[in-house]
Amino acid sequence: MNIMGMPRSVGEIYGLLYFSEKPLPMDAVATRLGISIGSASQGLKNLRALKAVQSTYVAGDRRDHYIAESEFRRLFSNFIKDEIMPHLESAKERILRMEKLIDSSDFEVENAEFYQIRIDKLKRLTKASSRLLPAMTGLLKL
Amino acid sequence: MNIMGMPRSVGEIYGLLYFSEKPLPMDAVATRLGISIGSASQGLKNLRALKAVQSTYVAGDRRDHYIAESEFRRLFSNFIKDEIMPHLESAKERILRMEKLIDSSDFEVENAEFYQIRIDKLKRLTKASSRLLPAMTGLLKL
DNA sequence: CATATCTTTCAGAAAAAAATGAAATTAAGC
DNA sequence: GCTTAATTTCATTTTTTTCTGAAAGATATG
Repeated sequence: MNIMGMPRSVGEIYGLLYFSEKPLPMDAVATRLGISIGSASQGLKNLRALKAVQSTYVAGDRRDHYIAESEFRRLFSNFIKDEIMPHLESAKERILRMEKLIDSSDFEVENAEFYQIRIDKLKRLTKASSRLLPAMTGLLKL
Repeated sequence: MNIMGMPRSVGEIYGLLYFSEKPLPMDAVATRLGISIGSASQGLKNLRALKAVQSTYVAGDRRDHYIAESEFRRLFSNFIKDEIMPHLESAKERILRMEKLIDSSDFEVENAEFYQIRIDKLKRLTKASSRLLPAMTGLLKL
């Protein structure tokens, strides 16, 4: 969760649900972890957005009950698709803009060759990452 | 840098050095980025610890001059070795402690089978990660 | 060895992130 | 349709992180 940029409390919620055999309602999460229901609501919202948690229906109870996604492979593949890949795509655009800028004759760029070498490295990095990251989850046979 | 848990200013320092043809002394970094020399010192210290930056000798100048490690592959492999693997190892220990705890007859653990299943998943995850992560940098042909 | 320059450290200030709690919103059950 | 429980939202407070600036600590040079 740390690597995914989530605060400690979100990790704790996930941990609690991961080790809970039955689905837990929000207030149980808040009570058990000693956090406010506002926090629990926010945290669960984040976890839902990552698809790290899912709400289920429990007969005879109005409250939403949550269970953790326990397949780590699915967690990672969602995270890579939703959080990493968009960053990579926007990085690619920014790199192209840099390249255009040093090529343009609007300014006389001093060390154009040096910058081009560095930009090329960045391009190779983003390219390799776009290939490798989605493939990674396939390798993760647990 | 974000993924590596570094503050924005550290990313900026790295970025500045990455795109600098000649090595820069600390005060140039601070001036150029508009940060205090205290910040620059701290940031460079962090970057040195990650081996993302290296100080070089420049003739006729007392000051340390810094250059960025521009081989991303090396950056990642250092990061995985120094920052990720130790976490993984300590995670393994904690998981083993959990397992001992539910096995021990000191307490009667209610859902021992369920916990064991979850623990096994964690064990497989840490195992696969220890194999995969160091291998990853090998795949990263840039 | 003394001085001047450069660097680190660290207490306090500033900024950023997270948590709270209460009001607003939603929706279920009668 | 009304009531009430559950949930979300959001302004405020609290906590954590980062930055600053000055003092202490190095280190090169004459």
